[in-house]
Amino acid sequence: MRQSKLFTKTRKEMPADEASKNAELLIRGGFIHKEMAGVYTYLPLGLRVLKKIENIIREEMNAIGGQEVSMTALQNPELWKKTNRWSDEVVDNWFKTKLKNDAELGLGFTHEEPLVNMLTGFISSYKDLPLAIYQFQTKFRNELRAKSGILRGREFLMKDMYSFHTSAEDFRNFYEKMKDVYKNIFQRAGIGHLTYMTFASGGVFSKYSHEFQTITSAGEDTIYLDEEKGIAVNKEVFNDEVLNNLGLEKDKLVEKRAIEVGNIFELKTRFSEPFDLSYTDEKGQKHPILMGCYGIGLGRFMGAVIEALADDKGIIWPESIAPFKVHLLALGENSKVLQEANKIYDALSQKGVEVLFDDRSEMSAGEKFADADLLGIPYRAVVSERSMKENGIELKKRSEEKGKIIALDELLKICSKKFTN
RNA sequence: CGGGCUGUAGUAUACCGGUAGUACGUCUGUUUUGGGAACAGAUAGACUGGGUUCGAUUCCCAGCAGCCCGACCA
Repeated sequence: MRQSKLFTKTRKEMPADEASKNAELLIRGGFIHKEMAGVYTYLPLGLRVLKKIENIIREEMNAIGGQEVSMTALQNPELWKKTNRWSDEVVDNWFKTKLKNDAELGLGFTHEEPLVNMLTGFISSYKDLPLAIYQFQTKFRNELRAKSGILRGREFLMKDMYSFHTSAEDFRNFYEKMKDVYKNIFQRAGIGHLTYMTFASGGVFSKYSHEFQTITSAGEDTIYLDEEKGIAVNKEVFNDEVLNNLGLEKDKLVEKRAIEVGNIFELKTRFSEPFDLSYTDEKGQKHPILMGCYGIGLGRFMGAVIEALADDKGIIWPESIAPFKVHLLALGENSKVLQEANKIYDALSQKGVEVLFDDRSEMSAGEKFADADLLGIPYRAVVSERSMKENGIELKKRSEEKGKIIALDELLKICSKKFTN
């Protein structure tokens, strides 16, 4: 994409109404636009990142046998009354609205009820199970306090998967596999080395739930991390009994701030029973279906990456989720430089390399460099009189200080390579 | 939801009970071009409503909005 055609512009100043690093950098870079507190529009650059994250998750969900759906945001109150989750006393973050005839509707903050209700029309035999269904869908949560940019919004895209099983053993197997799937996702997205499975409160039905916490000082949660074992305990369940249970030693744990980027937990029959979602076994006996639930907030994911990896100049995207792989800068107004840069842009594009081409005129080198640092695209390729004198292109990684002059062939080779993280 | 802070242009601010000034940004043009360039011109503002007052951006009240701390986060 030619940067001169990109309708968004970078900004030099901090937004006045944001304090968090993720929001500041995303707004300055033109990745997102703040609509109101906790509500953000995704602009072309931001959407590209979001879609990359989405695709990594989708591939992993499909790999474990998930079937993708897309459920509605509008919610029928009757379904939620069945599980006692319609009342504002029970669920305090509903957005509710009304039809013209005054009938109440909700805007979904999660989707267990409608999904389970729908499945009663499809699932009735042990032969139909196990089953895993997922979606990427906008959730609405009427947070009392939206905060930290896109880390905690009122409207956000979430991947939610629900699994359905005949037995506790089958559930357990799937659940264990899901832990690995989640680890893969964070690994592939470039924050695997900072993300730890964390034991957290399991609610009414199971001892623990598992959160995936990315270490960063901007985190909302406090966790106690055993770096050797690579697992952590959330402060909310941090006590001697739990440590004993998990075989952790108190003096080996380090206190860290972290962002919960994903969580998985057991639902047992909490939802299948009220809706009579059940299966008939080989002997003709009817049983309620066992469920699990697996969430990842995509916006929060994106924000966490920034909080964890950015430096004082701007964002540093991991290759796998960067909006573009290469940021090609043409410096100066020299027509030979522009010609050469255009040639390189075409060559990269033909190879299918995602490249943002800073072909903007009347812009100083310093401004282009500053913008490149802000946008955080993994590779910066500079074409200038200087680089042309050396018969090459200056390639520099965003994460590194120094670049080097390389030939076009080599650039094409490097940029066509699969992700390195 | 409890507590705190704040609302003057895109950003940072100034003055003032007599209708708002500066800097940066942004836009246009000219000259520049390896780490946010120079000059010229232009653009753009008192959160909303009510009260006091001859007169309110300024004082008072209410609302709204934003940020922060806490609580909450299935």
